[in-house]
Amino acid sequence: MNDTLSQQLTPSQKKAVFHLEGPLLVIAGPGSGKTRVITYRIAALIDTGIRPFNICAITFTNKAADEMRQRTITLETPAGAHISTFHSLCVTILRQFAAKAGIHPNFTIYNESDQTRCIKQAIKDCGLDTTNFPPARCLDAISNRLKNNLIDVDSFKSQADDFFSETLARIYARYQQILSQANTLDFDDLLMKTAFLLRDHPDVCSELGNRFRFLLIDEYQDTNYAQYKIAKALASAHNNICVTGDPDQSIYRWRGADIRNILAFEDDWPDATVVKLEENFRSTANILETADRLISCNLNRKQKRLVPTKPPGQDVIVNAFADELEEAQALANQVKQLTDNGASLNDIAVFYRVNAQSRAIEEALIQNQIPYQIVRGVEFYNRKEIRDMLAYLKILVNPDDEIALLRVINTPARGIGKTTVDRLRTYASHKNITLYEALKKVGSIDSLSKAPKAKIAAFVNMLEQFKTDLTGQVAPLAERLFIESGLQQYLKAAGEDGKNALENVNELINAAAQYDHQAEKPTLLDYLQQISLVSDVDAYDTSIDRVALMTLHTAKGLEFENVFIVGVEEGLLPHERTNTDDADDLEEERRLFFVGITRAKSGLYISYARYRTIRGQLLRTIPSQFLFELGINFAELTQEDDGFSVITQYDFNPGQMVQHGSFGLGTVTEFIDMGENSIVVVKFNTGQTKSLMLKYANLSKIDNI
DNA sequence: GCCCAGCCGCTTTTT
DNA sequence: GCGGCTGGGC
Repeated sequence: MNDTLSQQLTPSQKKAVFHLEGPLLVIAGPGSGKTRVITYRIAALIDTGIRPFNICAITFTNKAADEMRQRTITLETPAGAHISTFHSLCVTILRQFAAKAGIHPNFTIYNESDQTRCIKQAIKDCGLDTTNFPPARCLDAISNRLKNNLIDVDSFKSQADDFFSETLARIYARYQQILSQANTLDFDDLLMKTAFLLRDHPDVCSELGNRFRFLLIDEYQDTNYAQYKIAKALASAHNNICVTGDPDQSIYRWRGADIRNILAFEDDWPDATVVKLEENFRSTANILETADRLISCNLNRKQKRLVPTKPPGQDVIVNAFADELEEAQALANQVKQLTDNGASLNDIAVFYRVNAQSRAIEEALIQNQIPYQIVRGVEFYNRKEIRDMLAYLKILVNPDDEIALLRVINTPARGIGKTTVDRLRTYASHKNITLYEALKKVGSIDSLSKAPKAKIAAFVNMLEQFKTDLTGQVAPLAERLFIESGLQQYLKAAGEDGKNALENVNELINAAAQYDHQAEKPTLLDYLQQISLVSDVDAYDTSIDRVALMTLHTAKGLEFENVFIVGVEEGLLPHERTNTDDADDLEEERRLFFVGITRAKSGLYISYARYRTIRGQLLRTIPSQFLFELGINFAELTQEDDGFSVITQYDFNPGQMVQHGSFGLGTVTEFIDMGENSIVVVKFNTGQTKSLMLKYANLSKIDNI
């Protein structure tokens, strides 16, 4: 790397970049130039003569991987390093060593809705009821408690010692059996099977260890046990493992991520070098101080500084609104004001805790003719018509995929009804063959009469003619299949709904054409794999100027000039499903807020609504406890011209702590509930006692609803 | 075998 | 408020 480049680095960044051999932990606060460090480090490694082929960088999303690849190209670094997500890396490894991993190399990948179908089937097959064994709960247990912790069916069976565990073990066993018969892996299998492959086959482990002589892992705070074991196995031969992350940005505990992986890195690798990047090049000092006050409320945390390099900038705004409609409208107004002052829409983002919150924002933006995008890549692939198309394509590469087959065997309706399918399945299980094989042998199934036999034969023939060449381009294949399966005709006949669906499938075919264009060697299997592993943020597209709407989780890793965080209320942030008695759960919600705040470069607008419609019901809300931890004055929308003070909360109990804009912290001594004109008496820490009248903006208007 | 109505259950975040 | 599933009618 030339000197000009390395001059762009701070001393601690340099230390991380030029630490070449041996374990390295980079604790990188938000906006501290972490991506720069990783890409420069790759360049520095290659500079010393290490072949790109021997470098493996693992990111959290495909988008991050693409970006990193792009940035190494900008640095004129020779290409060839493996840069991908954990899951993509695992797919590559598993296809290469399929036999040793005990799977077929042409496996396909099940997403969450496929998983749900399978688990329901498994529960049913075990003779159990989904009311007693809710699919979502079972899946969560199998995924996060078992698979992500590398507990396979046999070991769980041997340790199950109560009724629930024993039953769960049966469901787990059946679930895995369904998947393996369909020649499919779910997300967790990708990690688990890879971890087992490396554990049980030292030859594979050392081959891969020698190939990937330098391992870099980003967002290490959000790795789970399986990922941790994979990383450890790959690096065990050479100890050249560099991990980067920020414990304060760990937000995936619910998905099995274990923050201890990063906290205990130095125990795992005793000779590890630790570099802390604390300077923040992104946000104004005001934003950083707000973020710092908030995150300091997490007690289970290593102290870390956020050092601003920018001036204070404008104040962080906290707004209270009557309801989510007013909140959305005010947001739209503020967006207009920002663009009037020269901001572009791509500089503006809106974050929320749950996807359902996007709706009110969307409506306000539409009303005000403000272009926007909802950053939610996976949603597209969950549409019915898209899933139908993908099911057809999946069958071509993996005819064993029974879920895909059952999905389209009668879609569009072609006279192969439930009874016929049941008979086919019975036949298949008697003969111990797959459903697709049964379809091929339809002539010899006695339980079927002539008409269904002919329909099945026609269906199989239609599919078989596509299977001759699957190594070419995907888009032409998809288009032909769309037509010949009858799906296009079906959608064309379906009126207004079908029109939309038709557009979506065309978009899918366009995307496939783009894939064909970009891929070195396009294949259907590879295409399907890419689609299976998309994340929400992968769909984030800045080519058109528009406001970005996304969840706080999706926002991780991004940055915007202006950020709106809406719905900062108890029940949403922290979310109602967080166990507030569990400090770790609550602290993760706080970190999520922290992640959102630290995305903002200069403008930060935090808001909550006093009333919110949730699942069709208008509910009074309570401002989030986190708001009181920001240490900033609340901007109420009520006029304060009558001399009374305002506190942003509704109901008080004696002894409760409050934060007041002018008087600071205090303790409630009395609460006089008089509806709209309630009074709270507070003894402030300054020593003075005040009677404060509570004012609720537009309360009468709302109560009339 | 197909279609539709109505009911039920769920409803946080996502690779 | 929504979408998936079931059961009944054609």
